[in-house]
Amino acid sequence: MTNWAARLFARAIDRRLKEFGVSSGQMPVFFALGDGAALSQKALAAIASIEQPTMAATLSRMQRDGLIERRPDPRDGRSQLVALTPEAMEKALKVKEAGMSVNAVALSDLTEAEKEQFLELLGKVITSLEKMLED
Amino acid sequence: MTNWAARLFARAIDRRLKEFGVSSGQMPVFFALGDGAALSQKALAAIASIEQPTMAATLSRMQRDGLIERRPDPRDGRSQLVALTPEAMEKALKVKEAGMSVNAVALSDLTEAEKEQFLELLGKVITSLEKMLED
DNA sequence: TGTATATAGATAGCAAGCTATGCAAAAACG
DNA sequence: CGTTTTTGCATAGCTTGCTATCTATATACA
Repeated sequence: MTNWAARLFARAIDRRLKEFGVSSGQMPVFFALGDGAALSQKALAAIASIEQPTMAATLSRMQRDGLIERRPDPRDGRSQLVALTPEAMEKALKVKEAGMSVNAVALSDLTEAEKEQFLELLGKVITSLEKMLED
Repeated sequence: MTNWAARLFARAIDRRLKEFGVSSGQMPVFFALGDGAALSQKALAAIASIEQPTMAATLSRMQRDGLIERRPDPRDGRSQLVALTPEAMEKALKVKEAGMSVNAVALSDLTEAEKEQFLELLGKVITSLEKMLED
């Protein structure tokens, strides 16, 4: 069921973002860099809770589409700092709005108390699964 | 968060099923055909709530791995009936156990009442998202 | 200081999703 | 009965996720 819900979220978001040339997997990057920050690939992967190669592929596509720039990190020859391009910065607000509005619709049939509890229970489920997987 | 939870579920299941040569995306097929039934690709896709081409690809991999057989439907020249092979039937119990045990761990930090409510709220979220997407 | 270890990214290869589209068989209908 | 529409599946092409492994740079330590 979580898989089903996640796919529905992604589809709903992708529909709204398609006109801006943005897709659901890029959302965490927009959220992390939307204030103009420049972060390493590793930091972005950690924020998005995905593996490094997955973030690398997402960033490649975003670079291909002119959404991000990679600059060498002056303090570490292995690392690069990733930042949104000006064009992407302009889209950042739309991306955030899309995320919030899909969230709102998804939770629209829940009371305030239920929304809170849903997030709390989902958090507990995630914590339990993570604990099981960290061996 | 649903995406995160879904990925953790899949990883946990994949780990347990790897030794049997089965993966998480094949679970719905095992559940649908585990009693020896033979269903069409369309029916399987509907049960799994995925699109037809996705089910087609999953069945291709399962056929490659000797888990299913496709036989022509005598009543419809376009359709094929899919059934588990005897080898897959032997694995069906293990697959069900893996699903149930990962579920149990995921929900282990919730009380009985919370488990019930979590499923109910997740169902409401799915319903709301589906309603939004059906246009 | 020099070697060993740890870390950041890149790359390969796969699974599981999706949309769009094409084809052939079945069903509906004038 | 023939034509049109519907339906089941196949295929192409893409994104997003994973694991495993490689390279090159930093860091630690003998």
